[in-house]
Amino acid sequence: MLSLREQKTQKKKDDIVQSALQMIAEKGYHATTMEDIASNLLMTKGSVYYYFKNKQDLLFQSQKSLLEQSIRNIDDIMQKHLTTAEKLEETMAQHTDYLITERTGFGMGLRPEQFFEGGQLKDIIDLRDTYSSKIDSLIAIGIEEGSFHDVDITIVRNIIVGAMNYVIEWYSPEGTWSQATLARSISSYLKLILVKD
Amino acid sequence: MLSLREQKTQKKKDDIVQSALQMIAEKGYHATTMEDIASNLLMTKGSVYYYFKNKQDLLFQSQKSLLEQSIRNIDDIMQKHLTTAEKLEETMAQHTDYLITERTGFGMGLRPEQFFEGGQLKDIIDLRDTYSSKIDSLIAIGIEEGSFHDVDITIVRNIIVGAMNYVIEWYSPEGTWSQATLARSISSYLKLILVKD
Amino acid sequence: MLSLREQKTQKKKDDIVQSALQMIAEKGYHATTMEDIASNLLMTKGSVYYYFKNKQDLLFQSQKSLLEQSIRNIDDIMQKHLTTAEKLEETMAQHTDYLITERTGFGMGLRPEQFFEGGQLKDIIDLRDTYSSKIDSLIAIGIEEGSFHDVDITIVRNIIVGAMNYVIEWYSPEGTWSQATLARSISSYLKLILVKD
Amino acid sequence: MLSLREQKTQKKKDDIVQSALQMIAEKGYHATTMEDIASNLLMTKGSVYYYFKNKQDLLFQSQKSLLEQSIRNIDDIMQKHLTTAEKLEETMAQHTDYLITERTGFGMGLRPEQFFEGGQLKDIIDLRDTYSSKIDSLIAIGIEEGSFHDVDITIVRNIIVGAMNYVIEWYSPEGTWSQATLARSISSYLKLILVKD
DNA sequence: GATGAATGAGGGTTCATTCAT
DNA sequence: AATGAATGAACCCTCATTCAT
Repeated sequence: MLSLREQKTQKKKDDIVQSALQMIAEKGYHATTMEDIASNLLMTKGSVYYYFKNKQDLLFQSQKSLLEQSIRNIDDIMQKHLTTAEKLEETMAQHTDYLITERTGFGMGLRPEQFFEGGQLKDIIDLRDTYSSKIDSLIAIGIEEGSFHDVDITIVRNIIVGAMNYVIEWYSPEGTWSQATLARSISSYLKLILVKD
Repeated sequence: MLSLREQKTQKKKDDIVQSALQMIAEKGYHATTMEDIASNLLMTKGSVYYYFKNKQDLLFQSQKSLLEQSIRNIDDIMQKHLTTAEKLEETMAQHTDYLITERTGFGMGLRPEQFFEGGQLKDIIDLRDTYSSKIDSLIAIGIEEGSFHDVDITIVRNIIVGAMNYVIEWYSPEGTWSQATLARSISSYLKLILVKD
Repeated sequence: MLSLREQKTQKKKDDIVQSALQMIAEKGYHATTMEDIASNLLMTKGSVYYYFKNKQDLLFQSQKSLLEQSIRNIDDIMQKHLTTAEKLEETMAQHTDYLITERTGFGMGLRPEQFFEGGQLKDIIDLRDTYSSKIDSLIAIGIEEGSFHDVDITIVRNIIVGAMNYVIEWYSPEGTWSQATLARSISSYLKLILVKD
Repeated sequence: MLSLREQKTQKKKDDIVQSALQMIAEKGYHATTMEDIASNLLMTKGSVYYYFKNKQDLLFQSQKSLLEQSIRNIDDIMQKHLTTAEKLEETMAQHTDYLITERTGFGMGLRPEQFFEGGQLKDIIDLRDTYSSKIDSLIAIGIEEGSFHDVDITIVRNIIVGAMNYVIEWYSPEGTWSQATLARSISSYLKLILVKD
């Protein structure tokens, strides 16, 4: 149980992570300066260094936070009483929805080797793999049950992830579809690759 | 008809564009320095500026070249005597193959607003739109013929483009599949969204 | 009323402006590097950019500061109880003295169109005009009083300004005259163009 | 007597010198590139290097040419049958006229130490001194004759030179005065410093 | 905890200069 | 004689990072 001070510190860290995620989504990692991240929160960049060792560290925490949230999302869905096909659809819809809301495609869309190395790279890749394997096992179950076609799991999973991540490149709030409708729509099309009638 | 000297100049420009595309695919735009691009071709930074006004201009030319090639590719396919479904599959396979070969997902994968403005942005968006509309019309024909399901064209096109672009994030030459097999495989799965049995 | 910190900041800015003025007077604008200006004050280049947006901005502030000081000088003289001829002589002497002390002929001696554009150019030209018109009105008063010859004001003013600005090109501290004597001497000769016996 | 080829070479050199003078007058020395000077003559910068060792050399030749012309001008005037006062006025008018026509204040207006060193500096200073001493001796003769006031020659000469050089800073072809009228006007005012009624 | 200030490494860009053709 | 091409040094500027207060 955290003390009040620790809670405040944690809150501040979360805010900075959110700010970083947001700016990076808008401008890209290298074009985002510590100044951008800080002034977005009305603080000075000096302060950010009180909470994070350096920009790299902040990037790492942000990325990690994003992946962990995605994993929690999928875990929640797995708990529900749904058919495998429904679980898959729900997973895709939620992921899409999450990306649009956070307006960050940073999560899975970029090659971690470009940004991380050593232990950090390993951690990120592990989290990605954890996430991927949860989707994979969903697909595997569907195949085993006979409700899914007998596809190559890796390829199909990457098709799904690619299509979902791409949504932030073209979705516009001013467009035809609401966020939820779009998320639903995309996942229903992707389902066609897998699910038998 | 170009003189010998003009041909050499053109060749050099093309080389630099290729080098830029390659480095940007590997490290991202901002992390790629003019020095990187030049030394990759055993030239000096200064020489690159003989051929391109600045980094922005080089980026623009690179992007443009990539999109124009993609458009030529799809135009070629349209000429062939194939069913609509076959044309679509061919388009997808070729695009995937092209991305893997060039090792650049830069083509359609990034938001042009992050990198371009003014006339350049307009040019790039126009080229993207041209490319998109060619896929769209392929889908529209399929629907009209009755060989494709009656889908929302924009959404399905973006699913397809997203899935294809994502391939360079995860494809590894050392992996299970050959480049051609993979391209074929992805497009055959994506086809399921559209094509009736 | 400025806080202590603000005062320090202002002092630093003033120091940098002085340093810039001095280096530019010695070497010319283009030959003066930000490094020169900074190391002259035992700071690093980077620090200068904390106080000024860029070299152009620093140049502009410097020029402005110089002109504003000149205008203040002439205003002070106008307040004094002197004859018009004495005021003119005092103005010329003070201007000459100021130029020699600051060792910068940059003030009025260069064409602003070479260095400024847009709003900056307008500001500088306005300040120049303000300064010029103050000399002009001094001459006009003398003419009206009948103590000055009926000359073309613009031409005579430019002769005076030109002669005064030129002094920094040839004055040498090691020479025959003291700074004050020279300033006095030049202005007494120039007076001959205007003042009746 | 020069061969045809040598004449052509000399002509080309003169053209380049003129071009350099013109560009430098417009933009200043450092802001003028070899490219500017060359393209102004529809040649490439490589060619300029065929005629001049380097930019410094070109600057030196240009400056020298300007000063030599000024000296020739004053020598011509000395030959004429005119009073000393008329010779002085003619000298001033011609110098002013020359500066406006060539649109270069570079001649005497800048400190040679900023641009030259060693033998070049010595040559330029010698030429300047030659020019100055010719004006000085004109003034000295006037004083001796009794037609000029007994002034400090150096100071008055510098006043005159300063006022004349400054004209290119403010003269505008679109203005009230024609070039010749202005030259005449300035010199008649300056005469007042020296000439007795 | 926060911040104003300073720093230095690194990257984009310009341009005088050289050289092969 | 002329030029296209290449080079590298120098310069402006940005920004992650540090630190005293």
